[in-house]
Amino acid sequence: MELSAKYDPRQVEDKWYRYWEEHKCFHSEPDEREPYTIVIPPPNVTGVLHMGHMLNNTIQDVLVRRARMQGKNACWVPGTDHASIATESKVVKRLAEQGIRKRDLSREEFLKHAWDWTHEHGGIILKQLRRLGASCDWDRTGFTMDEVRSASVIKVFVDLYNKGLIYRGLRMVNWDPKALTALSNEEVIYREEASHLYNLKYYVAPECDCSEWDSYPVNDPEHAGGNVLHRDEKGYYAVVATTRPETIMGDTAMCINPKDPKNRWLSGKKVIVPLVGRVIPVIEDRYVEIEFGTGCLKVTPAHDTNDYMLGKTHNLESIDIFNPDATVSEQSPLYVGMDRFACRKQIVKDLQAAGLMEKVEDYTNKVGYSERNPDTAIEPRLSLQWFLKMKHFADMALPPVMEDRLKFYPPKYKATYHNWLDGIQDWCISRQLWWGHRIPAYYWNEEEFVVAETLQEAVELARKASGNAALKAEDLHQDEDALDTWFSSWLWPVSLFDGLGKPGNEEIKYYYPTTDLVTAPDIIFFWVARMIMAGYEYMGEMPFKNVYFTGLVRDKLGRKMSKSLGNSPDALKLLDDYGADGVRIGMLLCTSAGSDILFDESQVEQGRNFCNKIWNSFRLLKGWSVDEAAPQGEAAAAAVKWFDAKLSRTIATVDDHFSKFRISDALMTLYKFFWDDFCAWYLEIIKPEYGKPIDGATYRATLRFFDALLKLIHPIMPFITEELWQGLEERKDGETIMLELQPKAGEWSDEEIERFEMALQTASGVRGVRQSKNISPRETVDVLIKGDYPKESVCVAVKLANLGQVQFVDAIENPEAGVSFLVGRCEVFVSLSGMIDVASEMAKIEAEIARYEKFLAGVKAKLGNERFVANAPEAVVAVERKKEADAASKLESLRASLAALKK
RNA sequence: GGGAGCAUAGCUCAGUUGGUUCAGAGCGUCUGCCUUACAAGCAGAGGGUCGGGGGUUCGACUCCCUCUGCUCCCACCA
Repeated sequence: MELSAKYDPRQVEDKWYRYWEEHKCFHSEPDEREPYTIVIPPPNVTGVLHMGHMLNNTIQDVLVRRARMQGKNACWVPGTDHASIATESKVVKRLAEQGIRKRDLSREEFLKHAWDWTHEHGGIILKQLRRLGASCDWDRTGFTMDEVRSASVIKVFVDLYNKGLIYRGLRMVNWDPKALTALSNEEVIYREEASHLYNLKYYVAPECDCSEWDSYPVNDPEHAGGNVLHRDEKGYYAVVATTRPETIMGDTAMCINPKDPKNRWLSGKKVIVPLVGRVIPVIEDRYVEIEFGTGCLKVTPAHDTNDYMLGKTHNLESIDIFNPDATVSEQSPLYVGMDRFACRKQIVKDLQAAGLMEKVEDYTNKVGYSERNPDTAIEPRLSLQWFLKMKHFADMALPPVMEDRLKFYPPKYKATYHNWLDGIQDWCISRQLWWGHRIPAYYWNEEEFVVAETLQEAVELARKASGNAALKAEDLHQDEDALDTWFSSWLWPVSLFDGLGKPGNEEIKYYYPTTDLVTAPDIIFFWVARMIMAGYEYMGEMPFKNVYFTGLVRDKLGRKMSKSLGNSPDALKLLDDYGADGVRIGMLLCTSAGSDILFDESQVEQGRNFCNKIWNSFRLLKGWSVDEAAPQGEAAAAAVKWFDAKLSRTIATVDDHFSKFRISDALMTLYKFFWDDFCAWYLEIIKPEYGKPIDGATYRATLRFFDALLKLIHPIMPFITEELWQGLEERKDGETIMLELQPKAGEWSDEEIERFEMALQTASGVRGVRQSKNISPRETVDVLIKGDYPKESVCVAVKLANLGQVQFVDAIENPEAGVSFLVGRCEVFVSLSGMIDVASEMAKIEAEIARYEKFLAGVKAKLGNERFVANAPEAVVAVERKKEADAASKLESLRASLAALKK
């Protein structure tokens, strides 16, 4: 095979991905092996791959590939989400571009457009995941609105309704006036906004007598028993602060705190809504903050959640002055048909013109926006919706997480989870949308309905419920609303294996509970918590054993990646430019669970460079000719032994990292092992002289190492490892590294590894001396070594550092004739025959001595401390004694060198 | 207002039950190299009193308190 000097991913990636797919390498069927299952967090069906997906799916693929290579039956189930609101608004937008309005279409017509859109754009993201190397079982691809998943959703709705957990009711909900639908609390995001606090005058109604206050000055609590009076030529008035003056048309009361001395005088009075002229009562409730504004609150029960509560408590009328699209409704006496924000501008002008605005202050408040429609401010709105009672679910879902039976990585999210479940409110599951699962409730009049999986069942139930035996299907009308998208997603780990349609089927029994879930913490409430709930409700068992939370991908300045900032790299371009393996490394390099990753293209570059390094090491060993008859050199034999031990130790380290989901640590361990230990040391040691063959024993050992390295790295970098593994020796069709087993750690001795590595340190030290003394690497240098040095591996240092004579001595006779450095407890002396500057050498040694003296003093002080010796564990004391001995011996040798130099 | 978390080399981060052979890694920087696998490379070097202060302890980057700065989540002050 012809090998270029650089790795070219384009020659490799498609080829092997197709190979894997053709040989069904990703497919899983239940068998006797231990299952390893991941269900993908389904991306929006019409979405495109972004950095978040790349991070998330790279991690999943690493875990899946590794499990597969550990002999488990790995199954990664892909799929997409119908994303009700997001998709519907995209479709509405596209239709609008074609001049079609949604309201002019029937439900069926609209759904046809939506399906067209889905078929057109759907699955693009799944294709893009293939570019990343994702080893999903594509035969199992699910969609939240396909037949099985839809049937599951409907079945669950009916079941929960029959259990009394789903109810329909008139509630204040979060309303999206653009998408014209209700949203759950979780779908509303609050943003701080620079706004104004308008102080409006609400005059006391003429029928109320305020004359008792006439003799007191205004704005002066000293003279009116704490009351703060407002009075002008038109009479007495209250000052009400509001950020939303346009809602005054819906005011049905003004509220003061009964304990508020400033406003006592308003108790029992009535006031007039400015401009509107409506007379409303002054009510009293402790809800009102005395210190906020003037302590007077306008109450608009139809347009504010708190006002709604007040309205209920005080039996107030509720006037809904907005249409669903947030234009002013016929209910309002003024501004009918105007948009809410236009209305605000106008009413402010009008209030000012009428002298009803006392003042306008700058104010920062929080405004809710739709998560999916971020430009649209949410309007609290009273409407008839469907809700799921959550307490039952929260009670089930909390303990397994808190007791670590279902583990969160990192565990800090347990607290978040706990918090949310503690204060959980009922889940508004109905949406006034068409794209989604239609609520299976069937009405025979405005009020009365039955809930059933099919129309036929509904007819039967309705006959009984209505007492009308002649009721026919045509007499029933299905609820117009669709279900919240998350009401289908929460079933995902169950519904993907059809655990609801065919309870107890072989697949659900085998694959459930799934093993790991990899997702972002921002959907812990939306999705993770609810899957746990549904899992326990329908399977009696957790849906996954571990949840790994990734962080958000941010740019290198720490900003969130967003379209408007334009700081998000094009995922596909990155794949084109750097190759999938390079990108995967780039994503993984600085990923620790739960913390955000600051992405910078240089990381991907590093990944690409690593590919190149691997590639070139392969070129090197494929370029060798082998002489089976040649004896194995001493250095090569030692290197092989060392590398074998180091390989075992590395495998154990990597296993440990993975067991704790420390993926970037695992990656870094392998990166350094490959780059430093394998390439920089091992290959340099065994490398034959140019043009000469390598001996058979070393060559075979090296192939074995390379094979192990490729396998270890494969889960992280699937493409290049497959390409090289295939080139390592003849392979049969269908053979693939991805179905090989991971190498296992054997026995090793840390002590042996360390002794061998003294030779490496020796080589480094000599190279350092060469550099500082300007001695060419081609020129041999002689060394003297003092101390307990591993003589068997000194040949390694000889080769790596181009040493001439090596002598083991008891003392360095002429220290002025060279430079020495320490390797462990040994002194290595490089003979330089007078090439050195005695003074600077002495200074160096003196610095070393000072360092060790300080160190030794610390250790001695510790050992001299009776309380330490008495209290510290024996092992710790022993370590200290060893340190003492080591330092003392080093000092001794340093002082000897110094003394010799002084001569 | 409540809760969680973070502050360690220029940058991004490790540091698991407190023990100065753990003050580390990667990247970047500097110096020298086109050495016959790789300049997307090789070799070598410098760099931090672990945010400030106090405490517990024989001993703290590691535990406690406090201050400062930052991040995130939750919550009905209009």
